[in-house]
Amino acid sequence: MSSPHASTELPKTYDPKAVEPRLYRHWEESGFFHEEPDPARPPFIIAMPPPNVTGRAHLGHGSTYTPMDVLTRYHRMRGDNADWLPGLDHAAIATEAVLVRELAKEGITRDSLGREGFIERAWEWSRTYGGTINSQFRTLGFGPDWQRERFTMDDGLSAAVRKVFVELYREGLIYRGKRLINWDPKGKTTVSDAEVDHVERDAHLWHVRYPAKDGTYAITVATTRPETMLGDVAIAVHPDDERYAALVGKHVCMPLTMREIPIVADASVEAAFGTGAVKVTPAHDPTDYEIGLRHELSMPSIMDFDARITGAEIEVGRYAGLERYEARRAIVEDLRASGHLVKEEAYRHAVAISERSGEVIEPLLSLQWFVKMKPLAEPALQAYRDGRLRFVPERYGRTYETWLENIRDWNISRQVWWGHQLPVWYTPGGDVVVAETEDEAREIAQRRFATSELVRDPDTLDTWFSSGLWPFSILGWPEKTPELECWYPSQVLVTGWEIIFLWVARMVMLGLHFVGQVPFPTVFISPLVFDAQGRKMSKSLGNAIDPMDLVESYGADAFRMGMLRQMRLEGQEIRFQESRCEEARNFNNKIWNATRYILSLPDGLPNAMTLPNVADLTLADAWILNRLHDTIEEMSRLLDAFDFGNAAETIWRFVWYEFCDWYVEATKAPENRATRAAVLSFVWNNAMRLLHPIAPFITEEVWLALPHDGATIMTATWPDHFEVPVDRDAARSFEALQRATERIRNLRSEMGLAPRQTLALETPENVPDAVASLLALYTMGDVERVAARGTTLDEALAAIEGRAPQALLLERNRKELARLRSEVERGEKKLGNAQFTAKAAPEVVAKEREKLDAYKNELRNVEAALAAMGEPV
RNA sequence: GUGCGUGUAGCUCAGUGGGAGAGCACCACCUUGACACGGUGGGGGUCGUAGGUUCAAUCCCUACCACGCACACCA
Repeated sequence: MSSPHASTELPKTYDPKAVEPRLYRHWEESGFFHEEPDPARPPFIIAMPPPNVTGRAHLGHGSTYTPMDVLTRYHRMRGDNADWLPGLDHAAIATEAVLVRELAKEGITRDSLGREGFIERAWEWSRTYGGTINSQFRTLGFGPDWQRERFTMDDGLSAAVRKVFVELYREGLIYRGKRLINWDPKGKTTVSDAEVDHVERDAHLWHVRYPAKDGTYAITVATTRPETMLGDVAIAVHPDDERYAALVGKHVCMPLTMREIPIVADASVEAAFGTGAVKVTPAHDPTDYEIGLRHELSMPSIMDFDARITGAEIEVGRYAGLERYEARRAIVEDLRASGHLVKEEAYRHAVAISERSGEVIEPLLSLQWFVKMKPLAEPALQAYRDGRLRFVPERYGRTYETWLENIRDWNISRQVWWGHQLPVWYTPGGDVVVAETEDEAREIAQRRFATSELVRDPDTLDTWFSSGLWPFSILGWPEKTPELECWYPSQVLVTGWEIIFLWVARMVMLGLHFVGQVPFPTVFISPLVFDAQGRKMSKSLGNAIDPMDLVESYGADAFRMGMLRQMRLEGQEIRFQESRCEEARNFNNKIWNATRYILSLPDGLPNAMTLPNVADLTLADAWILNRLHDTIEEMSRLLDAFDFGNAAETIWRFVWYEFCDWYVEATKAPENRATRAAVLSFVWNNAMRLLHPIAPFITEEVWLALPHDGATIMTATWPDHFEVPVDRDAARSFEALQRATERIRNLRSEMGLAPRQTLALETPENVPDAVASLLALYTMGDVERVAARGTTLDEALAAIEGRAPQALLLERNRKELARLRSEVERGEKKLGNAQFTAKAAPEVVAKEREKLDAYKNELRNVEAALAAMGEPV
């Protein structure tokens, strides 16, 4: 597209495949995505949520990452110090699970490989597959600063993790303790509360009778988990429950081993549920754990990390070694046989499931590492409450607030190998040494415990611990780098609402604690993507759409536009319709062909910024410039407000329905010839810049083909509406012309005229030639002059009528008469209502009056026309 | 259970305290100096239900119904 006259050689259909990879390579090789910190310009920084290293692009990335790319490109064009910082997350548990599966295919187990060998394989795997999602992001046109790509397992980031751990430990905010944790028996690791889902499942409620030793009394409890009976240390009832008041303080026997346990009173028991009495197993249930603490009960574990019954801490009889569900079956059988099973009923309730593995969580009492959250949460709550942190849409702020208010300590140790190993060592005597490096640990051990013999804690840290540092660790913290100085805090975080707890809140807490400022003042929550029926997209349902397939079919620009046009500011989900991408491909083709037209004009195109003198502008010129002016203002406003759906819609309308349908057509009329080249060049150049953040490829291709300044549209300046002349009167007149056009086209249609057949237009003398001939172009009309009508151009335009068979005109006028009469009636009724004129806003009343007058005018016109046809009115 | 969100044309969704909108789909016509991945015209909705506030409600309030989501220690 280098020669202005080459368009006839251009294909009629835009081919994104021929454009997108070439432009992307050019952009990346030219370093257009790269930026250095520059305190002289306002920063616009987004830290990319690091995708899992094993991940692949899915539609969810479309709704989250496209807005980030749009914002970065927009702010770069505005001249900001804009940088989008990319990276990858090592995704400890997820990656380890994938790796274990891969090894299994080779017949290797994790343990046979050993820790070092396994980690080596994990690195190898990450290097091989870690590039996949990033290359997919390139295909989608995403332009982060690849030169600054980070990985959570990088040396620098790992050092930051160790430093944070050590500091929190020394401040007493990290501790080691035996607590009830969520054990994932499949992943063989603990998971945090935030990674546990509660899913409704069909189950049973068993009523079990616990008799007194001497058989004089008994108490019946209801349980869904009879296997935990082995670890029962008490029966609890509500203190106010009169049925059991006499039994509190007495003892009963747990029927399986006939061990005696006390009956205690605890307010957490719901008297109305089940039998009103509950068995207490502190080592295997969160509620029971709390009861156990309150009543200082012993807490024997009866299950090991394989979720098998173990007698290590308490007598478990013949059930030792049974897997938890085998044990449940056996125990129910035995209870039934011994007559202790009073009742068995079907019951549906929420079961705790590990988000990652889908396995039922086993609460276990275990020695683990925790972060004390309350002291960290308080400043994070404060930041939200005093407005230093806001959410878009606002309502998500309440989610954040509620969670922080009810926060519990965070279990951070994981029993996987792939991740940041705890910077913790133990002496043979069991003393704990926490240090950033092994050397430091040795030095401390020597000094404090007079030993150099240390064993490192095998556990690794929760993935979210390192991602919680992301906004500052990627900037080089704890070093005082220029990046950290200029680019912390970043300007906005974009993410899905499902990780507000897992990630957002933790970044805020850790950012405040270690850097002293919120990591971002604004959190934009992007919608989740579902299929057109509102179902979650999943491989098993077969309804998942691969964005790469969409790019293949429609191009990356079309994918982005198709996605953005479905986004709504307040929406929490997108019901994704592939047809939107197809429409967007058509839109791109429209742009392509409009460009072919513009370039094929014999006029040649002047410099993009040179408009004709205002006095020389035609009605159509003035109108399209008005529309451009307003569209620029609107686009800036919408992008600043993160309203991507309306931004996409706005530029779409401008390009297709205003520029192509009306203005480009107008340039085919003779009176627009003198100015059209300059106006087309100016407007189209601006339009491409407005569209560029959304559709980067085609806009670059077109912009480069048009007269332009600079090497790339990426760094072209964002359009400024103050540079576009505004003439509201001319714009209004053009709109009157549009209405006349529609009226006459409708008439043509009713007359059944073929498109090439001309229609005589009875045009009042006071419609200027230039305007009349434009109307003639729009309507395939022949201008025939009649006497002047009305005093304004608008009135004269409204009076233009096509010459049609008498009968047809008669019918149209009759219909029009009926319509206008009812309008006039409505207006008069409204204005005749004293309540309305007295109480409604004056401008509303005035507007109503204007409308009524206009209708009365039109009505007179129609009546006159009918009278002229000899119709009595 | 508590909280949040959504209910507008066949579908996906905009929208406003003062006469209901878009795209797609549908119907009809059409290769007019770029575009059939196109153009022009058209049909189609008592704005979930019932009350209330108001001169005026699709929009504000209340209740209800339906759907979705989050949180929650009824074992």
